[in-house]
Amino acid sequence: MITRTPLRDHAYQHILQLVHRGELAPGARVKDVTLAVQLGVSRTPVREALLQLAREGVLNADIGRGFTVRSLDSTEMREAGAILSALEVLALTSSPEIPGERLSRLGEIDRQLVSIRGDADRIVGLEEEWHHTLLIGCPNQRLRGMISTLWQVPRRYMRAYLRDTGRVTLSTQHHARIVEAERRQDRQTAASRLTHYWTRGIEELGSWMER
Amino acid sequence: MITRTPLRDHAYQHILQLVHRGELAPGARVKDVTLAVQLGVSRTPVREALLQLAREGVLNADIGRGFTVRSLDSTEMREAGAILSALEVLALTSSPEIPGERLSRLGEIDRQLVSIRGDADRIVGLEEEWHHTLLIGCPNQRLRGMISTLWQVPRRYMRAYLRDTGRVTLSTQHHARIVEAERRQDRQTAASRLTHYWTRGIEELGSWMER
DNA sequence: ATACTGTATACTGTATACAGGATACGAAAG
DNA sequence: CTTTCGTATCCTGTATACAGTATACAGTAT
Repeated sequence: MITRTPLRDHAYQHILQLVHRGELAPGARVKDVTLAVQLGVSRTPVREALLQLAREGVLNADIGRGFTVRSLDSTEMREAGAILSALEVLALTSSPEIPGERLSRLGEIDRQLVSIRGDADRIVGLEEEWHHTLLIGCPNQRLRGMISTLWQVPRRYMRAYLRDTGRVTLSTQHHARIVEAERRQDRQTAASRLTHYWTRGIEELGSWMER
Repeated sequence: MITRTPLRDHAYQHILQLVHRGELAPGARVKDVTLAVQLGVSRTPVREALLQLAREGVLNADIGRGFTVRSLDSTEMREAGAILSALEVLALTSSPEIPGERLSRLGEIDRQLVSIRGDADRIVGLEEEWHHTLLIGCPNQRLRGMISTLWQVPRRYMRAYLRDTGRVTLSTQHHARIVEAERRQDRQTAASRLTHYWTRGIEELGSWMER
């Protein structure tokens, strides 16, 4: 079975990369024709990707004025964070028991997290992978999709925070406590600790941004 | 201040209407050129709308084979319902106190709901309006947006259910109980009743569909 | 009669063309 | 020197054109 993928998907990934790497800085205008040339395609699939990114909150779409990279602001981060928190908790509570093997993988990711020094991209990547691993067993596919999409918001903020403060990690102690509760099959406690993780994290990022 | 709106927004609304009214039945192919003619615009804005609806789960997009109206299935309804439940509860708990005037409006909507007989469209419309009114004070804009978007899923199922069973209403007793708790400023109870509303509603729709 | 293959048609995905509005720059006036 | 108005350019949103793939139909062979 050969699979075709629409050009808009390539474009989508490409633009996302540019935003993550900071090559498209917050506030910058995003010109579809430039991207189309970069990718060697026409404006059409590029615009389709841009429209999607705008809907997801990565870009702003001002009518007649095209697309810009959405600036970081604490309100948005707090809004998205609150939602993500609720959704991840829902995903956790509606998951079947997490197998020991997966719990070990979570520990492994945490060990990598503490061993890394100073690479914000990699830290955020591992952070996200940790959450993804925690929730991969959730049978609600739509929920998992929404969570992945929403992660695009905190990702940007976490990166900026780590870069700016030079902090090495966000949350390994929280991670460990969640895994610990899961190991005891205490789902209730694990969920409340996951909530706590987000509450603390959002607060930390928020106060830094508002400084 | 005059406001332009992109043609894709008109197209979006139009297509949604067609799906709601059943003029585009589940499983039916959606040909962009047909819609474009209907609306008197070109394929481009129509396709933009279709792409968005596909992302939201109203349509399926099969590569090279265009768009079809997504069929109703209980799994999807349960998935979306669980998410919506969590998000509405979050919206409620993060709202400031609901003013008495708004509570009265909720009562008014309920009164309309019981007075109507047999118009599924209108019932679902009022049902949605009730929720919208309840949560309109929520300061988290992104959350409110996500809730509106997600409502597109249960809307279709509720309509089908009401049509098929000939039932007159879904939930006025639940509504009343939620408002009652709110009147006492007992947010905690109101939230748990909202959860209960969704749990029951999803179960009712689910078992009907799986019958 | 049924199944298969080839061809014609339709439709999708992508590219390009076009028109109107927004931005930038410069000239003129205060 | 600063500000305002006008003009030229650029860019966006939309329309149209094109190429390749999927579908439908008909003719032929079993």
